[in-house]
Formats: sequence, C-alpha cells, structure tokens
Amino acid sequence: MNATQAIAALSALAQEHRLAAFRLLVEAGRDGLPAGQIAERLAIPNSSLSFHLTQLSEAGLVQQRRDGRSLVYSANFAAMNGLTAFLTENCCGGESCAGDAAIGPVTGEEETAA
Amino acid sequence: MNATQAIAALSALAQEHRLAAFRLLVEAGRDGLPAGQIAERLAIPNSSLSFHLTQLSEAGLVQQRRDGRSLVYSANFAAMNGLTAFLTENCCGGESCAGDAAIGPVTGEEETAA
DNA sequence: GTGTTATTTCGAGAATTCTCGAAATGTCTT
DNA sequence: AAGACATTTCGAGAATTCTCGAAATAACAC
Repeated sequence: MNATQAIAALSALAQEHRLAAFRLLVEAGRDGLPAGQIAERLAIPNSSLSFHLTQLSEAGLVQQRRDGRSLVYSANFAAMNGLTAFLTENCCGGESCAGDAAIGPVTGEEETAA
Repeated sequence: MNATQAIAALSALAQEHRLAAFRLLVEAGRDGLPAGQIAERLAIPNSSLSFHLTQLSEAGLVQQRRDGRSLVYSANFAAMNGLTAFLTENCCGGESCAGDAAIGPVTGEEETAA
C-alpha cells in the first residue's frame, strides 16, 4: 500500500456513516450484509448509503457480490490489514509506536506515488 | 479512543499534505520540526501548512512547543498508537485482521460517543 | 523601541464531499 | 410479460474543506 492508497482508505473510513457501515461489515464477517440491511441499521436513505458504499468500495475496503436481488457487501480484511500495516510502518516509525519514541527515523522514499 | 475521536484522527491523516507532514514528524521523532521547515519541505505556503497543523493538532496527533521564535511540532505517538489500536479492535475483529476471517463478531457497544 | 524573523489568524473564493428524492436497473415470482 | 422488491445512478442543493495572500501576533536583536 502506498501513500495514495492509504489516503483513499483513510478518507473512506473518516466519515461517520462509512465507519459505522464498515464496522457492521467487520462484525458480519465473511457472510457480509445486504445493502438494505446496512441502510436500515444505520437509519439512512438507501441512496445515501449507496454513495458511501461506493466510496468504501473504491478505496478497496469492501467488496460486493450479488445474491438474488440483494447486493451483499463484505469487508476486505486484507485491505484493512494493509492500512494498519502502512500506518504502523510509516506513521509509527516501524514499531508499535508505543511510548518511549526515540524511534528510528523512517527515512524511506519507497514509493513513487500515483 | 472512541469512534468520534477515531474519525477525527482518520480525517486528519486523510489528506495529502497532512499525511506528509505527519510522516515528516514521525521521522523527526521526539525533537520534532519547526513549522517553517515543514512548510519548506512540503513546498506549501505557511498559511496553508498552519491550517493543516491545526487540524492535526485538534485531532490530537501532534503537539506544539515554542523554541525561541519557532513553534516546533512533534508527533504524538500515543495518539497514533491509539488509532491503530482502535482500527485493530473495531475494524479488524480484534485479530490482526489478517487472512482467514471467520473473525469473532465485535458486538461491542463500548462507547457512548461524544 | 524599531526592525527582523517565525508563525498564526482572517477572509474569501475554489473545490470537494454529503445528502436524498426521483428515476433507472436488475432480479425474482407468477 | 407484468408487478414487486433491492439497489444504484442521476441531479442539484447544502455543507464542509482547502488554499493562500494580507494583516496580526510573538520573540529576538540591536
């Protein structure tokens, strides 16, 4: 994951409804949840939710599959893992970024951006 | 860290210049970096940078101290750690959210929000 | 105190994001 | 095929965020 992808993922999660939706999908695990149920649980209009699911999807954080007339969304755990890895590596100095923080400089310039 | 705080932190990092600034500060470690140097390295006007630094600061991700006429900013590693912890706990199902993902439901309702 | 350097605050315009009803699309049932 | 259901796309208005020059604030040097 490069900085551009990380920003996309961070932006996607940095919104009340999208974070809530994503947490619901994490909770739901592999099975996922149909869009309608997410909208209902979040108490927002379908069209609004659809907008947010598109954002999450474009950021690569969720995936879609059809089941009858329902579109079932599920969390992409690998992408989420990639995000936390990026944050730990680039924004914590490599370690769990815990307390003491002399923390080795992360001189990296590993990505050519997009 | 609750969802509201997490959204603030995510929003703060979900922006090109702010993510770059924060990475610079992580690299700089404890010592931090004066505002002017950050603006220079990022090649953006001081006033723009100041805006972004305020955002990072309000999200609790950086702190400020004065050194002569310079304001020196430094990363708040504890806050960053809190964010990754939140993401791991709430958006990964508790585990490193790695691959297999039956992942125990995170039924939590641990926070009353702000 | 005057001048210089470092940085922030103000203000306004540009750009982006969010919201949600109405219409369109795709699927199932009969 | 017609009707119902699940969801998305479209479009436009509302809200928020980003940008940056100019003016204000703070600290130092003389």
